[in-house]
This record gives sequence, structure tokens and C-alpha cells, in this order.
Amino acid sequence: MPELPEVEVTRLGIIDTLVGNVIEDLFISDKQLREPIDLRVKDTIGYKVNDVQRRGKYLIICTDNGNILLHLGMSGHLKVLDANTEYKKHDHFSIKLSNHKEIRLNDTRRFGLVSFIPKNMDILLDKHLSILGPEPFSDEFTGKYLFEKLQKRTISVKACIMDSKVVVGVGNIYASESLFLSKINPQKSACKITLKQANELCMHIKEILKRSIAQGGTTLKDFSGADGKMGYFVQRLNVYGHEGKPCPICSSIIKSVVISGRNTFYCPKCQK
DNA sequence: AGTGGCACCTGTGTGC
DNA sequence: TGCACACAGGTGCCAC
Repeated sequence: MPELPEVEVTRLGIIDTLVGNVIEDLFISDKQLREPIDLRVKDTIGYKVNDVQRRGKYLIICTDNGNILLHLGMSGHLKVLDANTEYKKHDHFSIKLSNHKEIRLNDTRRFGLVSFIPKNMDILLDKHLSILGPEPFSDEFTGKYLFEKLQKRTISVKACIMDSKVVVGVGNIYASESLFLSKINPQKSACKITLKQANELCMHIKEILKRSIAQGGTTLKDFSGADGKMGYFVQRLNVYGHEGKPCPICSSIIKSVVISGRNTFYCPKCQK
């Protein structure tokens, strides 16, 4: 489900419900997610939520007695519910709050993550977060930075921008879309990208992620914000899922190709 | 060290 | 209708 825009839309959807309220209890299912749920998250019970942050596709719920780290994987989503709403299949984690609301994680495929960052530890030193590259909206993520990263790699440019050590938050949809806007063939070797192309690509990654957040993210199958609303960015996609349809620029037929195991969409005429 | 392949898991859609 | 199979928005580990 979620790439960076969907995670950010989720964050914006839960922050007002969480901040300023006390975590009264947690529900922890016995099913294992990507890792077993870190039971130390119980340390946060009885503490007020101070903030909800995002790093890449991870959400961090901050309290004075430690932080809950969440990842939505492929199929996870968070919803704001009234207290004691009936549990559904694949509900794996829930935060019960003093305002009689719950933040509940439902994750069909269980590729998500619930972990814990102790109170005295720098959040960014967590093992999941410390290995991540820059945020796409940060000043650190520039065309020059991207160019230098790409130059060292022989893999495809698409696989490279999806590498969270290069830049966080670019998943399969926005990788195809940003390469389309930049007129770069996704199969092109990363080290063959010019500085000019890297500048274009950097700019379009920032632009497309921002535009998607503004539209509430991309709803393909089941993504919705924490309020259950669908994302409308799917209507703005140029190539993703459009195999066999005409390119919106040149009307050539959009093709698909598998790159590192992921379906990839591009216009063979526009993208060189 | 970098790379491709694969595993993790469930649900859905397609073709026979 | 039932079955087998491919595929899905992510990430990390494993041999090469």
C-alpha cells in the first residue's frame, strides 16, 4: 500500500487524535509481522503522546517514556476508531487513548512493523532508521547528490531511486511516475544518468511526492487515510498501471517491464 | 561491496 | 464452481 505520500497522509490523519492524549492501553496480536512486535512498546502505557513524526515510510509515535515505531509494509493501514470498536480480521496492533479513541493497525500481509525506541536513545540511531538515506524534501537531496549516488551504481536507475539508502520514500508507483516526468527510461543503468538528468529526476521526485500528499495519496486497492477517505492521486498517474494505454504526451503505447522483480511502466518513445 | 533472487504473507483476479 | 497460478503499494537476507 504505502509509499511516502500515503504514510504522510496517514500521519496527518492521526496526529490530532494522538498528541496531548495519554496511551491507556495497547492491543498486541500474537501474529508475527515482519518482526515480532517489540513488547517494550508497553512502556508507553500511561504516558502522553508528544508528537507523531515520519522518517521515510516509518511513523514514530513519541512519548516521554519511549517511542513506538510503525511501518505499514505493503498492505498496512492505520485508522482512527472509537474506543472498543469491534476488531476485524488482520487487526494486529491498537493504541487505546484517554480521549476514547483508538489508532488501529490492520495489515493483511503482515509485512508491517511495530517496534520500540527507548526513551534515552536518539530516534535516528534505531537500527531501522539509521541506515536510511536522506528525506526527499530535505536540502540534502539535490540533483548533485543524486548524480553522485547514481554514478557509483550499475543497477537500473529505477532500482536505484527505490533504494532507501539513496533516498527514502520512493516506492514502485512514484519511481515509474518520476522517471516518466523526467523522460528517463527506467531500465537505463544508473551510472549512465547525466547531471542534467539527475537534476530533473530529483526535482520531479520532490514534486510528485508533494502533489500526491496534497491529493491524499494514491488509492489503488485498499489504501485510505486514517479517516477512511480514499486518495485521489491515482487519477493523476501517467504510466503506473497504464500498460497498453496511450502515453498522455505522445500517444505511444505504454509498456511494462519487470525490474528487480517489480512491475515497471514507461513510455518507450518519451523515455530514453 | 554490489547485485539479483528470493522469502516473508494473504487476498484477489484470471484462465482453464 | 473449483483449482492453480500470478501478482500486489516493502524490506532484508542470502549466496554469488
